[in-house]
Formats: sequence, C-alpha cells, structure tokens
Amino acid sequence: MFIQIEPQSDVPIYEQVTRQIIEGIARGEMKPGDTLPSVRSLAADLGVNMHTVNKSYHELEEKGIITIRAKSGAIIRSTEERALTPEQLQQIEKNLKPVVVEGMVLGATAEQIEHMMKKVFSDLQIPAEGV
Amino acid sequence: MFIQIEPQSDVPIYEQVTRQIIEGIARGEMKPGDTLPSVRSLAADLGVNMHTVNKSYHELEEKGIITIRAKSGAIIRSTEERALTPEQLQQIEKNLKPVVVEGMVLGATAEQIEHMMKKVFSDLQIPAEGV
DNA sequence: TATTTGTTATATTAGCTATATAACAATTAT
DNA sequence: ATAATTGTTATATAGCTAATATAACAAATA
Repeated sequence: MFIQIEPQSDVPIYEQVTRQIIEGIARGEMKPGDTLPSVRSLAADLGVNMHTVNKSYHELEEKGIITIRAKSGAIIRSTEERALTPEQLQQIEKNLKPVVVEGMVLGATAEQIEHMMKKVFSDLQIPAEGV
Repeated sequence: MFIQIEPQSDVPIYEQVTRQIIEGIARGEMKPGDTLPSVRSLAADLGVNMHTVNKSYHELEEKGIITIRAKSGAIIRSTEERALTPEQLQQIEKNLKPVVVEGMVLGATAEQIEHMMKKVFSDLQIPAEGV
C-alpha cells in the first residue's frame, strides 16, 4: 500500500495512517465505494498493531469519511453521503485557525499562506472541479 | 489577562496558552518589545501550574516568537527579529497540509477554504499591512 | 537587602499511545 | 455446511506526555 509510517514522528501512528488515507482519497488513488483493507492486513503491511489501524479507521468514520460495516469492512463514503455539514465547516475553520494565526505572527502574508494552500491542492494533482 | 483555559479540551493546556498568546500578538493586543507576565503570575491568574506556563513560553521561544531572558523575563520579538525563514515557511505548510487536505476530502472547495482563511484574518481585525 | 525571576530537580497522578493476546459473533469464502 | 476472515470487545502491559506539587538555586530586579 501507499502508506509510509515514520515511527520517530511526533505525530501518532494512528494519526499518520488517518492522514495518509485521506491524502490517498484526495489524490484519487481511492474512490468512493472502495473498501479499505482489513485492519489486520493493513496492520501487517505496516508492521503495526491491529488496534492502531482500527483506531485510525474509527477516526475516519468519526470525520464522516468512511463507513464501517461491523464484521465486514470499511467503505469510503460517496461525496453525496459526505455532504459538507455546517459542523464540519466549523471544524475545518477551527483546525485552520491556529495554523494561519501562527503563520501570520511569524510574518507570513495572506498571499503567502494562500499560495501554500493552493500548492497543497496542486501537489495532489486535483482536477479543477474538486475531489 | 485575556487567556481562557478549557480544561476539558483535547488541546493541552500549555498549547492553549501558546495559541492564545500568539492570537493576542496577532490581534495587536501585545506588541513587539512587550514583556509577558512572569510564569508564576500568569499561572496564578489561570489557576494552573507554573511549569505548564513555562512549557508554553519555551514553545513560543522555539517557534521564534519570543525571547526568554534567563531569570528576567520573556519579551516578544520584533517583526525584524522574527523574519520568516524557509524552515518556518516549510513548517507552516506542513501544519497546513493535513487541515486543507481533510477539508478537501470532506467536500470543501478551494474557495471555501480560502474564504475561511481570510475570515481568520478579518476576525483578528488586522490592518491591511500585516501584523 | 529582600523580592522576584527563570531554572533545575524530584516525585506523583492521570491519560494517551502502542503493543500483545485472546475470545466472540457475524460475515464471507470455499 | 464448514472454514476462514471480519470488526468488536476485553484485559494487560510498557512507555511517554501532561499536569501538578514542592523545593531549592542563582541571577536579576526593586
């Protein structure tokens, strides 16, 4: 699989897994309807514990990105199913705020931050439409 | 002081202190050259331990936002002193990436995220120039 | 000179991260 | 139908971080 774990990172492993799965979806490497590998197989691939991957999957479910069918598997939700709720928008803004404010105080201009944001988009080779 | 601690938050107290001090600087409530309150007095104000505030101050120093003079106090660095380094820019982008990518996958458009970013700016009542 | 300052040290409690096993029940494959 | 696979749940352990609590030190300040 495409996930690469950095054990020395200050980012927890389960969080690394979560982020890279999200990134994989953003890249289009995984599409809505696709099933994620079982927690056991992915854990074996990554050389981590089953529960670590399981925690990541549940985090993805809580974010509204996948659906976990008990004793069956995890499926990536369609863009319709995961229509952006006001709560999600608020959460994104909440996550965005400290990063942007810190950037500002460090001397970054709005244009610089905007440019970085667009760079993140383009680095993922996203078509003009969106996800 | 203007800092409000949420004990139940998943954000550590020392991190809350750090963020709100940064926000205070962004707001212009605190300017370069100003001294931060002593770790003991701020800790007493917030009702937290001295070491918690001390950890926050050292985090701010590591970020390049303040200078701690041993056995004297902490001073907010000037905008010249904290000129944006390539490493800092890279760090900001690193912090920005997971937030933006998650927003995308949840269905937020580049315009929406851009709008949120500008909202963060305007909510802080920042003059056109910058900080 | 006395107070305040950040620093350093030690100790304790709580929670989170991650791993390790194990067993269960439902789903899926053979 | 049987066997294998699945997510779930439970228990236990080790290591780390967060936060608090004291205490003492030496330099800076009042």
